[in-house]
Amino acid sequence: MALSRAAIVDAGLGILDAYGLGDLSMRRVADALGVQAGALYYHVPNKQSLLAALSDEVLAEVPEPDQGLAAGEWLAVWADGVRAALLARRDGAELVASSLALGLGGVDLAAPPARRLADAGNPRPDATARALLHLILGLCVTEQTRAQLRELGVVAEFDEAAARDDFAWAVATLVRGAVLDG
Amino acid sequence: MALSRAAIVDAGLGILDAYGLGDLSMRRVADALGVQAGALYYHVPNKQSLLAALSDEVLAEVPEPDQGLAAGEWLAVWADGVRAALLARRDGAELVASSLALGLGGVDLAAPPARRLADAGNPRPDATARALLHLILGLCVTEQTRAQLRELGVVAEFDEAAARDDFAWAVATLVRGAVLDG
DNA sequence: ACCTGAACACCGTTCAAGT
DNA sequence: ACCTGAACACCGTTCAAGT
Repeated sequence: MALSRAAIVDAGLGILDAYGLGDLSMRRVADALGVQAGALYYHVPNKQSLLAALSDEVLAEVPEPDQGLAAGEWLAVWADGVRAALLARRDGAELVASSLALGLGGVDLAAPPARRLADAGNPRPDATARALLHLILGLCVTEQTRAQLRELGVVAEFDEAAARDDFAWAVATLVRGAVLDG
Repeated sequence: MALSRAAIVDAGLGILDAYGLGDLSMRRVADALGVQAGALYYHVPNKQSLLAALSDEVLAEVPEPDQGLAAGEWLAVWADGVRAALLARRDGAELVASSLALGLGGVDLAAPPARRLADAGNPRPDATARALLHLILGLCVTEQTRAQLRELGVVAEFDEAAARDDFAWAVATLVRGAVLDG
């Protein structure tokens, strides 16, 4: 099987799940493909763009909520979908957060909620959607990091149900401030 | 002058401003102090704890707003103060965000707004304060990253006034959803 | 066109040995 | 106690050379 961008992305996802973002190196990806590290650069310009591609892969799993839902409900369901996608992969939240900060990746995660907010009459749908996005990412990064620290036995305290509850509350608070007519 | 933890933190801040977080290495800090890299480990357990100390230094500049302000106003002023502190140092936002995700650092940034929210009758002051915090950090990380990309000429578009406006709007939206009585 | 082999310029961290 | 020197086990990226 010849090397290809798709194969590299696939191998990258495998390394991510098996070793985590901190141990995802170009050399390790190359090893998994039975190839020299330099060979990757024929298909991918650099590590950052590979990470952006992996981020896009994580975000591909985010579902679009039912159009019939009221704006507030729609946003809450969307936020839960993003959270689920981020937590589904090891270090998914951190991966997506850093790619997003750099403006890389082909997926514009804020676009769907911005559209829904505009429909609901929010006066600044783009700024509001980005606010929601940062809320989601920050909470998920912290939750995922803490969950891993507990798995490693570094820290004892981590209540998954409480984290889910905090997330729902935070989203509800922002939505309450954002959606005028419900 | 003998090596000390304080001197290492100081040198770290100098490297941060001069080279940025990505180029802040233990070896570079050691070089700036005219010392071998290994010597640092007599005063600091590892790089992560040095970064946490630098993060605390950045957060020491956050002022406590006037107690007389109404809750909504107080929170907006506090958020502006955090933003100013993060943007005052190169990569300040990213530094603080990553230390906070790992639960390192001695400063509990969410405590002051949590207290103010509790006073204002918010039913979940801790969760709400953390939501505000993640909003602030996410927006500031993105803003600071984008501003640097523009300085490097990598990307043309970055409107500082618009970023400040988006920040104020995002904070106002969350505060609107969080503060019941004003 | 695509990949290897080897190099360049780095990392964080450890540790025997010196003072 | 505190620091040096040197090592260990890595990095991302480039590039002449091969096929």
